This record gives sequence, structure tokens and C-alpha cells, in this order.
Amino acid sequence: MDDPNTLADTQFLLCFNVYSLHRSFGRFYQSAFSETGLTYPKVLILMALERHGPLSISALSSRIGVEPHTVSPIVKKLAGFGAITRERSEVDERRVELAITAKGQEVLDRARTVIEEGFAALGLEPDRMMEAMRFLDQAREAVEKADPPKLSFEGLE
Amino acid sequence: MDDPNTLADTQFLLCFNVYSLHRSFGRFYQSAFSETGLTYPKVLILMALERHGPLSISALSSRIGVEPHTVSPIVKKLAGFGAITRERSEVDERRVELAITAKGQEVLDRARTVIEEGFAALGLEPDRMMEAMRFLDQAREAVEKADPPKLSFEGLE
DNA sequence: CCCAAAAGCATCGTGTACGATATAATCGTG
DNA sequence: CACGATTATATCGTACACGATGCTTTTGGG
Repeated sequence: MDDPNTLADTQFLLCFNVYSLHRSFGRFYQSAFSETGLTYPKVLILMALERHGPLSISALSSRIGVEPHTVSPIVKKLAGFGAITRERSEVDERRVELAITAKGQEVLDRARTVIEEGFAALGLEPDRMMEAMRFLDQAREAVEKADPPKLSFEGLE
Repeated sequence: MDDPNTLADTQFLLCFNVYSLHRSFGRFYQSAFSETGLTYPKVLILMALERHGPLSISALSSRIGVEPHTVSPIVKKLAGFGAITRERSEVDERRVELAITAKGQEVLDRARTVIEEGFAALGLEPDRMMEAMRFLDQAREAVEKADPPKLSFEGLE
């Protein structure tokens, strides 16, 4: 897109760059995992359960930063494959407890290897990457706090 | 997530930060446009047609960086609302020509105002934002060139 | 002790993204 | 002129994301 000339244009261009890079990562993972049913969100879930498991659905969704009902169907699939266990808690029957299995650990380890090999030649400068990450995290907090006015007219549907 | 300790961890964390910010932006736009049928991709399409229109579906998809068949159903909806015109080219009947309408321009102008007001208080430092954008664009080019090895085992489905 | 409020999860509907596939139209070479 | 190759778009299926809604269970105040 064209060079921005106002702060608003710059912010909108940041948004577009994030959108573009997000989809590029998506295609990267799609290509790497195309012969399996694995996806990036599934890898995130396995990783969170590896490090912090066992977790409830709401705790897991908080860690990853998505809604619980986004996580619910995905963990059902991972459980169906045997990568995780998915059990209703006896202490609090509202909760479902999730834990990675040995098979899930193997899948995750192999996925990790593939991702690392794929990223090996990206050639991104570590210092700039760290600064970009700090900035992105601050941007996320700012965007989450933002309270935009509501556009209102006859809908597009 | 925990501090990364290798280049691979850092790259994966970059990926996660992009994923998180992308969804935060998504929620921002969802909130801003919740009373209309507008979405961020629709705004991108209107913006591209405003600046470079008229465009074919394939030209438009190239400008935005998504697949043509992603664009096809979205422009159908925008045409149904009257925000754009959608006409088969007489010169080359394979092509569909797209152009923004007066109504689409109005919708876009109002959406732009809402976005700018919503972004007004983000408080992001312009210099760091510009550097982050340059980095993200380089990262996107690198990721798009990357050729990850294929993970292969019994699928998850 | 009772009951309203809150919490946790599941389902439904919709939006966008991509891969695979199909159809129609155009191009370019022999 | 014919035909294979290529281009452009459309459809189908699947994945994930969120809002809305509903059901069940737990909590806590009166």
C-alpha cells in the first residue's frame, strides 16, 4: 500500500502488516502440516498443556487468549486423536480437565522440529525481532483497551 | 508465555505475538462495526477499490494478498449491499470488474472516521511503530520464501 | 436453607481464510 | 485453424474465530 501520511494511516498500515504476516504464518504452517490434521492453534494448545497442564478449558483459553468456545471443539479433536485427555472434573463438574498424552508429546516434539527447520533460514535480526515483539505486545494491550465508537447505518446484509 | 531462550523460541514467540495482535485488531473491528455487516476485510476491499479501482478479482486479491476465491464471496456481498459494482468484462469474459460506488465511498469514509477515533488513544510511539512495520514486512517476505519440511504421520482426523 | 447470580462448557450461526476441483474463456504455438 | 496450456472465476469442504444463547453446576448472600 501507499506510504502513510498521518498517524491514523500509520496505525492502519500496522494493522495491515499484522494481517499480512498472520496469513503468511498461516500458510507456512498449512504447508508444513498439510499431510496431518495439525494446525497452528492445535500446536499452541499442545504447547500450553505441555508447560502448564493439566488445565481447564477456561484456563487454557485464557493462556492462549481466545474464547473458551473456540478452544472447545479443537480440544475435542485433539482428544479424538489421542493427543490429549479430556475429562470432566469430579471436584467441580462444570470443568473439563485437559492434559497432554505421550502421543501428544511426540506429535508436539516432531512439530517443533519441523517448525524450527522451517524458520532456520528466515534470517531475521534477533535484536530487531525482540524489539518488534515488545512493541507488538504493547500494541496488543493498547488495542484491547481501546473502545472504538460504533459505526451505525443500514447493515450490509 | 515464558521468555524464549533460543532463536527458534524467539521466532515462535514473534509468531504468537502476531497471532494475538491480529485477533485483538479483529475484536476491535468487530466491536466498531457490530451494528453493520462491515468487517476489516470488507474495509480493505473498499479501500483498494477507492485507490486503484476499477480492479478485477485477481488484481484485487493480489493487492490485498489473499486468494482470489477468498475475495469472490466477499465482493458478492458488497455488491449486494450496493457498496460496489460487479460486472463481467466485455473485453475478457473471464474477468469480473469491480468498482466502488457513491454508497460504498460513504460507508468507507464513515468507517475510516470510526477507526481513526478508535485508534486515537492507542498511544503508540510513531518511530517504534514505523520500525515495527518495516520489520513485519521483512518478516512476511522471509516467511513467504521459507520452505518448511513436511510433518508426516497418521493424521489427526 | 433458599435462591439468584455467577461460572463453565456446549451448540448454533456467521465471517473469513485456504486447498482442491470444476467450468468457461483466452492465448499461443504448430 | 485446432488444440493444449493458461488464466479467471466459482463452488465445495474444512479450519478457526467470535457473538449469542442455552444448560448445568457452584457460589454466596439474605
